Order: sequence, then C-alpha cells, then structure tokens
Amino acid sequence: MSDNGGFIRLLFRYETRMSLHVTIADVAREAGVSRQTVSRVLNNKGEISNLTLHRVQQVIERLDYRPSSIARGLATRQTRTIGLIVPDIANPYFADIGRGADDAAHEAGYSLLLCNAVEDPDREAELLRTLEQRAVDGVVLCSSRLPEPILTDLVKRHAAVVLINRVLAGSSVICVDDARGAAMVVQHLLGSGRRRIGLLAGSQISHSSRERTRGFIEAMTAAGKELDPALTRRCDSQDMDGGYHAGLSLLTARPDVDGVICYNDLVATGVLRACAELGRRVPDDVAVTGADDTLLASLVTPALTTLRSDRQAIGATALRTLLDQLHDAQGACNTLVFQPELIVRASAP
Amino acid sequence: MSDNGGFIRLLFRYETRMSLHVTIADVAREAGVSRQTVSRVLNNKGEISNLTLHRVQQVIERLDYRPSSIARGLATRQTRTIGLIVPDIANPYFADIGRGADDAAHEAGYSLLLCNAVEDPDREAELLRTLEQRAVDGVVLCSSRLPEPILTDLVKRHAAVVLINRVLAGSSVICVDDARGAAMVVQHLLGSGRRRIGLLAGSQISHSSRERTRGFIEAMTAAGKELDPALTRRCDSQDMDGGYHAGLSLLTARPDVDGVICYNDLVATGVLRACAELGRRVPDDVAVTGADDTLLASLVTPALTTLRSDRQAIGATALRTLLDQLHDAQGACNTLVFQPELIVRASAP
DNA sequence: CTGTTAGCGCGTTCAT
DNA sequence: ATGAACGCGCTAACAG
Repeated sequence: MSDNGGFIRLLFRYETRMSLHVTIADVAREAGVSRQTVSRVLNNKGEISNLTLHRVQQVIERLDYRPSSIARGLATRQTRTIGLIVPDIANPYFADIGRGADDAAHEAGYSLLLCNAVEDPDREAELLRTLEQRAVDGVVLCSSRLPEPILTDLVKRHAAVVLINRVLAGSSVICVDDARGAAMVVQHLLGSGRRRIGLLAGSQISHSSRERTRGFIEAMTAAGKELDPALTRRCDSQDMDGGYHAGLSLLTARPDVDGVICYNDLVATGVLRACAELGRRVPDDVAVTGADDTLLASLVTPALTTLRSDRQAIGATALRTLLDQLHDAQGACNTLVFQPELIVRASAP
Repeated sequence: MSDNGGFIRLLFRYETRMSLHVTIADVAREAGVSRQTVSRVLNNKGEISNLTLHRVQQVIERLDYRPSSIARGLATRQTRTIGLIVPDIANPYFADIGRGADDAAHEAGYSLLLCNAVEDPDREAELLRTLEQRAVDGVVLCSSRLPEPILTDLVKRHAAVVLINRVLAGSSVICVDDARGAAMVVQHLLGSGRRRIGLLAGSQISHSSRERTRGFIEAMTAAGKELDPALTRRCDSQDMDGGYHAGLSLLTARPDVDGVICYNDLVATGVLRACAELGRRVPDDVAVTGADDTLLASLVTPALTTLRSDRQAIGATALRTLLDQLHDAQGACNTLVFQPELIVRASAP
C-alpha cells in the first residue's frame, strides 16, 4: 500500500513537473533499500557496505533529495534553529550583533529565527514563549528589558539561553564592561583638564545604561571629584533628539560644564547640535563623548571620542557559547566580558 | 498503553519540575476527552458543546499548553515561517527592510527566518535551498545577485516568493523606481544650473545600480545633454572608500565637473572627503548627491541631497504581498513600485 | 550490515 | 458533538 502510494505520487510528480517533496521513502524505493538504510547514510551512522552507500548516494543526488527539517525536528527534538531576540534590528548596534550571530550560526549549520522585541517587555516575554513553541534549540537574548523574576522563569523553559548585555544568575552572559568603559572616558576627560563633567544617561531599564552610570560615579569618586546631581540628566529617548534636549537643559543650567559624557553616539550628536546652538565650541569650551563607535561617530563634526566594542564578535561569541552549552552538558554557565576600547577623536582630544 | 506512558511522563514532570513538553494527549486526558476534541478547540473547528469547550480551555491554561509548531508543521505542511534573505543585515538599508518585514510578519502570526547572503551568489542559492528544506511557507528575497536562469529555477521550488529590488518574470516584485529617482536628481542638478554632471555608479550586478544608471542616461539625454563616458566611474566598493577614490579620480581628471551623482550616501560621503582634499567647495564648486537618505546623510557637512524611500514600508509590503499570495491562489504575481522622494539639502541646493 | 516496528505531536479523514 | 484510525517524514530501538 505504502509503496503504491509512493509510486503513484512519483508518477504524478513526473507528469506535472511540480515537484512535491521527494521523501526518504522515494529514495529508499529507488535504491531498493529500506528507509532506515537511507537514514543511515544521511547521518553517517552505523556501518554500511560501500556498495549500498554509493547506490543510495547516487539516488539521493539524482532525485535531488533533501531531508525535511521539520520531520527531523519532530523525530529528534532538535531543530538546528536558534532564536535571536533583539530590542530592534533596525538599530545598527543590534544589526551588527545579528550579523555576527548569523555568521556563527550558519557556520555551524544552524539557522536564526529573528525576533524584534521593539523595546517592549511584554512583547519580549511573548517572543520567548513563541520560540519555545517553535522548539528552537536555544535562544540568544539581547539587552533584555524583562524584570528578573519573569526573565528567570522564561529562561528556565529553554534548554539553553545566552544573555547579551544583561546579567542573570544561572545563565551564560556575554557583556561589555560598560562600567569600565565609562570609567575610561572619565579618566580621559579628567586627564585632559576637564573640571566639571556632566552625564547624559540612558534609560533606567537598560542594563548598559545603569552600568555606565555606575562606572561614571565610581571613577569620579575615585578621582576625588564630588558628585553633583545637577550635572546629570536622563535622556527621554536615547537618540539625537533626546541628546539635544538633555544637552540643552544641562548646558543652560550649568554653563560651567566643560565635559559631557553621553550614553551613546546618537545622544552625543544631539549634544553637538545643542552646543552649536548655544555657541559653545567643541572641544574648546566643552568636550563631548559618545559610546558604541557607530558609523556616525567618525562622520559628524567634530568627530566623536567614543567607546568601541566589536559587536559582530559579541554576537558570534554569544552564539558559539550557546552551541557549546547545547553540546557539552557541562559548559553550563559562562560569563564573558568584552573590554571596550577608547577611540579618541576631535570632540574630546 | 499510550495513556499509561503519558501518565508516567506527567508524574515524572511533576516530580522533577523539569517541564518536558505538555502534549495534546496530556490535555485530552486531564480534560477527559479525546485528542481531536482538544485539537478542535485549538483550531476553532467543528461544533463543540460549550461545556467541553470550557473544560478543555481550562485544562489548556492550567497546564500552560502550547501546541508544538513542528508537529503542526509536519501535519499541515505549513510552518508559519517566512524566510528573509538579504545581502547583509548589518547594512542599515537591509536592516530597515528586515524590521518592516518582521513587523508585518509578527502581526500576522508568522516568524522570520533571517538569512544573510553576505553578497555571495553561491551562498544565496544555498540559502534558498536551505529554506526549502526547512519548509518555510514563503520567501522574501532582497536584492538577489543570482543570474536569472538559476534564480528562476530556485524560485520555482518555493510556494511563494516576493522579490525586492529585482525583477523576474513570473514573480511578485516590490521595488523602488530607481531610474526615476536618478532622473529626478539629474533634473534637480540641471535645474540649479549645473552643466557637467558626473556619475559614480555602483556594482554592475546590483539591479538598483543598473536602474539608477539607466535613469541617469535617459534623463541626461532627454535634457539634450551629450553623454561623456569620461564623466562616469564605477566604484570598486559601494562605501566611503569606494566613493573617495572614484571621486578623486573623477575630479582630478575632469576639474570642470560641477555636479556628482553618487550611487548612495556612503559613496557621496567619500566624495565629500575627496572634495575637501582637492579644495573644491561643496556646493559652490561642485554639487554632490547621494541616495537612500541614511542617517548620515543629514549628519555630514554639508548635509546631503539624497533620495529617500520608506524601507520599512517596503519590507512590510513585501511580506504582506507574500502572505496574500499564500492565501489567495490568485494574487499570483504583483508588481509594486515605490516612488523615491528627493530630499534637498546643502550639498546640492 | 540491513530491515521491521514504533513512535515524535499533531491534523484529517471517517464513523458514531 | 465526539471518538478511532491513519498519515505527515524522519529517527530510534531492536531484530536478524
């Protein structure tokens, strides 16, 4: 029965030229072996006589057969698919991480299920569940905005998870040493003679923003500078507009500020605009620094002093860590910290 | 037997707190109905007594049951997954398209399998096969670099394909009217009194580059300008470096050039640098235009006159077109052309 | 070395 | 309105 069905399907296929999928049964029949034997050559398993091996391989090529990933997934409980959740793929920062992750995944024969959390915690939680339903082998979760208890719960439901830029007990973490980066910037500004340094921080729910703020505070304190809350602003949005307004606010309230450390390059660019409007020269009157070393950092005038981290490497490392964790039961919970690099340009020489 | 197995599994689950998947059988048993009944409430199919409906729904919630996508995929031959192939997700141009596509996909309950072709035709072909193997419901293929016969073949193997920025007989296409965009730029420069206009083209294998070149030629001819091949350069790479070198070459060979139309904003930015080095003022001595209206277009000095197209909309439209094609057997082959918008800034007022 | 028998978790006939 | 049986395409466990 089964054979007849297959035969008829095959005929049908030839007649209509509309290739329904070739299945392992088609190959088995054509090669005159059982499906199991075909499966064995597919997975290089067991010992097979060279004769049948070649014969099966021939048929596979002739029929241009490719095993169905879904069927395989159902049988093996492995989909060779990794979920990648980022706050926004249109943000070059995350696009780079995505690129790195995709490279590493492809190299290992995995595919990436891309998910945009659109900076929304609820959406992020939903995505985590969707990925579970889709039976991904693991998840790379980037800059999670989820509160810890919820995150802990959701993470547990996956066989393997690697977090980027967010720490969580019991999970592998890849992150940038944002605190140290901020400290480097502080030291650089102090070293070049700046006395009144302001901070334009990012969102409170962003791990990297909190870390950068912490690094700022520690470095200032260590240098014996007293912290003046009036020298700090939190940007409404972490982009040019947010930087522009926060910068305007800070510089008008405190004209004595001679250095502004910004959450990222976009914010810094907004501050440059604010400076231009206020007639304050950069870097002569005030030094401005960014973070992330995005493309625009080197293109704005003056070019931005900023912090660089190899985002593609971070994405790739996250994915490889995940695969390690998947294959070795032991590599349970690593933490990997990337060190940022200070790039000195005209905005804060 | 089957029931016993399920029961034991369930016990095991409760004991270890290590939730193996809850299956439809678990729900059925707990609710005291058959699996089909559960399946029916899952898919709102058939008529079910309100009583059992509620009972089953209760159990589903209590057990936090979610049907397995892979099992469903095997049974229905639908994965609710769309493959998205782009030349490079780290390129903001494609990242935006990806963002738009993801939004539209998520809205419709689909997921996106992200694939980077890394500008490599072989890789692109391989990805198309991989997606087939993974049984995606359809593919959005962005800026394909594949030769037509091969592309035609590969496309046939998928139930539905939508191409972006690449035309192909028999396929749905979403593209930007690059020729018209280039023509608009030509007319703008001519209208502002430029006489010797050069062109820095992109790669020959890029559809948009060919189209922009065609639009340039047609508009120049239509305006009665004779085409001087010496006023054209093809950039080695379509980035700042490529623009810088091509610009240097053009402007030194032909100092009479008073307008340069560039393949994209990056190339234009490179030309700005070349101009600065040669002491040619922009826009007084020479007008420079870009394309794509990337973030940097408004940030460089002088800001770039450029062409804008709504890339997120393009991505979203592509995906919706794909879904239409998937659901209506008729919507076989649409062509949708987005019109670019000329953004006039300081580099070519 | 190879074939048989059983699932993986779900939807889809058919009965009832 | 509900249940039983079968199949999707593949791998795993056990024969031989």
